[in-house]
This record gives sequence, C-alpha cells and structure tokens, in this order.
Amino acid sequence: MDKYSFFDNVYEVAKLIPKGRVTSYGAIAAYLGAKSSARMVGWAMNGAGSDPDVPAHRVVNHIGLLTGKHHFNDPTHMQTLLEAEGIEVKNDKVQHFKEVLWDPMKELL
DNA sequence: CCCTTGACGCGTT
DNA sequence: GAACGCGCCAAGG
Repeated sequence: MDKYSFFDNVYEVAKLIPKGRVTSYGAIAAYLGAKSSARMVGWAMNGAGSDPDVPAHRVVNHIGLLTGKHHFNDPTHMQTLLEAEGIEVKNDKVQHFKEVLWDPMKELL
C-alpha cells in the first residue's frame, strides 16, 4: 500500500469509473491529493496502455474535451466508445458533461 | 546534468 | 468570453 505509486492509484480510480460516466484529470488528481498536478494523471494514463482495464476514454479534461483521443490507436475510437456507453460526444467534446461527470471525490467519498 | 515536452487547471488580462 | 501565462511533477533527449 505504502509503495502504491501515484500512477497505480490513477489506474485504480479510472477502473472504478462506471459505464456511461466520465471524469476529468483534475478530479482524479484532486482525489489523490495532487489537484495541482493534473498533468501527472495524463502522464499516468500514458502508461495505462499496459492496463487494458483502465478506461482512458472515460477520462477527459476539465471541459469534457477529448484531448487524449490522439493517443489511442484510432482517434475516432474514443468517441465511439463513449457514444456506445450513452455519452453524447460532439466535435470531440462531451455533451452534458456536468451530468455525466463522475467525481471520485463525491462518489467514492 | 540541463532543457523541453506533455492526455491539465486556474487566475489574470 | 477568449486568449495568454504560470504552476505542477515526471520522463525523454
């Protein structure tokens, strides 16, 4: 536990994201206590490729923009996955973001 | 060892 | 309301 890396923690939280919901890098960072280091969450996600259980497509930036879509095998794949879960995506941006936003700080609290 | 980049966030202009 | 700059931590060159 004490050896739990920040990255592993990010993966764990990402795996807890329910279907049809999304979260922001900042929300995860804040939950981990590193709210100022949202970038680390994104960097951690870069290594999430080692864990297929980590739904990186459900993690977007603070405005619901699919900033990480370029890191997928196919940029369109991310939007497809989100739409498949009932999430509206328009112009690479999550619609009704506030409604589908899954905040670990509140949901897991 | 120093500099640059990176899937972000927030304050200020 | 959009654009810009700074802060954050880590990894690659």
